[in-house]
Amino acid sequence: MDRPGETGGGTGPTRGREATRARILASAKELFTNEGYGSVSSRMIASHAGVNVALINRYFGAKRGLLTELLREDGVFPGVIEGDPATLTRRLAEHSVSRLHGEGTALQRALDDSAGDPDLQLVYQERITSAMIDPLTVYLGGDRARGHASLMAAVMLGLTRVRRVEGATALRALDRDLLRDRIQALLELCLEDFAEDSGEKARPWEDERED
Amino acid sequence: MDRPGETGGGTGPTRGREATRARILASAKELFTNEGYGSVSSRMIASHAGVNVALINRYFGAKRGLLTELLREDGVFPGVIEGDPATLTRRLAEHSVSRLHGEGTALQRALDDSAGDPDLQLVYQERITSAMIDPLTVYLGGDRARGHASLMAAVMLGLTRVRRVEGATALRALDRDLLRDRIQALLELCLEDFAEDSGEKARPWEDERED
DNA sequence: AGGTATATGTAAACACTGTTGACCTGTCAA
DNA sequence: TTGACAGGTCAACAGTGTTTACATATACCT
Repeated sequence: MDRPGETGGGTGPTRGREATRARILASAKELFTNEGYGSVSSRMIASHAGVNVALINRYFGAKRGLLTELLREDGVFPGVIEGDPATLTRRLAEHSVSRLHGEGTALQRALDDSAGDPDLQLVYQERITSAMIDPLTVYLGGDRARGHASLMAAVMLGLTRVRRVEGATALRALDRDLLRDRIQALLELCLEDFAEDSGEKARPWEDERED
Repeated sequence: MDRPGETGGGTGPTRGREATRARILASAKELFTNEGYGSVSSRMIASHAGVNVALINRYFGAKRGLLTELLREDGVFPGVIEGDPATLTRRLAEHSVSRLHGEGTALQRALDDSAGDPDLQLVYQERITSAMIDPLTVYLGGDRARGHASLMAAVMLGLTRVRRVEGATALRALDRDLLRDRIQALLELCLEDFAEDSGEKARPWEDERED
């Protein structure tokens, strides 16, 4: 049942280690996906993995640790921000719409749904700034870049939030392409520089968009 | 300490009734305001009100009941949607900005901050649709009204969410009036009809706006 | 080989949470 | 006086995430 010495590390005695860790992680992923984060307790995960509860905290610090670990491999915005800046807003809009329609990883969907949990809150907070606002800020550059990035983040976060609030049935009822174009327009409006005391544009590229 | 027969109702035996109810509510309000919803337990409220824990559930059904009761008097969008439709987006934008800057009731601020809690989730869900999306839908009227309303809700909800995620320091750093105008522009873009197969505008009014 | 340090796993408790059911107790009407 | 009953109390229930003290198996070293 237990495969001793699996680590191959060398010095330490091992009864499961990486295997156990993986088993816990897999169970957490499956349960979170099917039941949502808040509805799954540490003990459920442990028992599903055939493992003692305390091991979760031993290996992941806390239940929250499982989440961060799972989100590390199953990124929030996989390769959406990276890429040609000229088509950034389009990619983000497309991403939003697809999320709105419940596409994406099953785990992503499940976590979107149970995003109310304080633990998710905490982890998302870290991820949203580091995976969205920060890169966006860098892309845009300049003094008020972070302001523009925050506005964009607001629009995108709002869309996922309205999905939880009312299922976004009204939004899904709209023509998908038109909705995407509208969201793109919103995002571009977020980017437009605040005139007044800074003449230059916030988007140094500006190739051939404007549909 | 206890004033019997305070209700003035007449018939029923009372040792506190309305008085006790009010005391609990007041304690809840104070504690929620200072500590946030999730950090305050039923027992804390009870002990602060000098009352037994069970009374909370007797009078309010559950902890969530306290919330709904408090939100009934301290509305989410007090008189923002009602009013001249021609200036609706401006009012909403102004409201958003003021919330962004942490204005509004202390309770509102506190609840905005602890909006992660599943209980808040549930109550907010009901309130957002009934106090924002539904009225907006009625205002706009027409087939895709609910879609437009949802988009607007998304923008506004996103703004409060980004406030929790990164404190919205970047947004608060922007010129307040310019930000308000930008948000107003975003909201109006949400309202613009999806052309293609419906020629008429989504906003039958359209007086003399445009800054 | 034997001994021992140490990594791994376990059982039980801790300190909470929201909520509920059985029980008093004071006040009124008959 | 005797009920009826609203108002209040107490202790328990069934959970939660987390931690502490303990047992066990492994791998290296002598």
